[in-house]
Amino acid sequence: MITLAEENYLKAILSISLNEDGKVSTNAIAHEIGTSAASVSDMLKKLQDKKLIKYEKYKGVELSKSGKSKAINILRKHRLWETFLVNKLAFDWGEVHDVAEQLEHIKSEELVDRLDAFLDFPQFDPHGEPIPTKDGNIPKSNTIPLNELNTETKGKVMGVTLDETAFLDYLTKLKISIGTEIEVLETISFDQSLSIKIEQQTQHISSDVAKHLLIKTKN
Amino acid sequence: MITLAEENYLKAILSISLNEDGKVSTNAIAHEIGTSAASVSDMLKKLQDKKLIKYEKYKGVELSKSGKSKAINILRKHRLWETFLVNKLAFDWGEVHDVAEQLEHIKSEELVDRLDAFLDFPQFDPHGEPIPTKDGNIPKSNTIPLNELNTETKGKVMGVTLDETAFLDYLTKLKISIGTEIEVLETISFDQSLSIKIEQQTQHISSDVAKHLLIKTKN
DNA sequence: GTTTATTTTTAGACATGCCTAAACTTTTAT
DNA sequence: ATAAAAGTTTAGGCATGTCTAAAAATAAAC
Repeated sequence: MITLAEENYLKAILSISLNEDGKVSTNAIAHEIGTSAASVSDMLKKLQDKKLIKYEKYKGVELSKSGKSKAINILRKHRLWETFLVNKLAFDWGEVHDVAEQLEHIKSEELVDRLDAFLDFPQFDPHGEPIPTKDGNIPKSNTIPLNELNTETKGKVMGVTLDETAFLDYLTKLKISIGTEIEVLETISFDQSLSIKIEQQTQHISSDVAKHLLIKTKN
Repeated sequence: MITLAEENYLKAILSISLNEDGKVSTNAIAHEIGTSAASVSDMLKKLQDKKLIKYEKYKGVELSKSGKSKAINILRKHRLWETFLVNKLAFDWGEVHDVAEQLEHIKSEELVDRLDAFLDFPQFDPHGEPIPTKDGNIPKSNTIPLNELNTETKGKVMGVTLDETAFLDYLTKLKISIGTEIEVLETISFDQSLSIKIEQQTQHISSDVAKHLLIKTKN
């Protein structure tokens, strides 16, 4: 049996792996989970014993085959529940993360399958993030982060890569949501911040915001 | 903050109180939860400290106002989720209990309200059991257990008072579900078992089964 | 190539929630 | 009314998952 805490560690390790290459460090996990490095060290030993990760002391960690499969399944559940909350219960996209963090730990394969069907097998969640399939495949979308878009180029927002209320509320304030057309007017070399045009309006955003916006260009 | 284990104790105490009068005994709780009396004693002290129960050593326990309100809310969530699983995800009524036991602990008042609305504010769950309202009211249905129905009287099954897969599967085998018409033909005085007629067919059931079937008579 | 800084691990503690065994209350039976 | 039975609580332990402080290993700096 896998515990709730263990599931959260696997999810954190997967989440870090998806954003950067190589092995995952103890500190990175501690930061992601919001706990101490010492606690992470303890837990890594337990996950190692259960063969959910490949771990060498001081050398970092990566998910084993079974660990990765479990982590992806949690991600799948998280994104399916977020889709349910937004599409069926009319929650706003910024309100659903915390509840989905609870729902993702409900144990019932049958439930997930039926939920998936009930939602018409969605490929992307309300934030545009890909929902892993039952067999563990994560759909790719040919998008690039907004900060990599060339100046004077237009594109459409296909998704965000950060699921935090503060961030999503800020986007709403900027009138940015899935489907919004954005044109990059200028990149400020000093801090990589961007001038952008949304619905005839010029806005200015930091590179931190831009890198979490996934854009699809016209062609 | 109330823990998962505490919620389960409150729920167990409520469940026992609804079936019998007076204070609830340690043993009854231990039996309901499937743990030792010693563990129950430990937990009762903690619930007492949090003012969720009224407890005197060796004298039994009852829920405090706030404890009862929390317990009823858990029951409400359990029954709303069961309704969701059956009505929206097409689960069979015997399959939903274990999943609902997990879902009932999800913390979000907003979620419960929206789920309630999504289900069109149901008054009874798929087993015919009343769903407490948001303000803690438990709807009454004027029904009686089948074992209290007079011989040669007809009635309709309005609900069951036991939510266990084995029991519900047995009912399905007997062709008993919500709405089924039943006539009591004979009560065997030896063991209180019943001869009943369902859809022209004569069946024989134990008093244990009969007492968990809620019946509404014609008048 | 040492020394310093950073990262990671170990050691020892603590809270929660469970256990068994033993002690203590209350109830039942004679 | 007292002994036996049943029910309940305490005592001591254990696993999980967290913490802080200190030690050990690795990486960075000079």
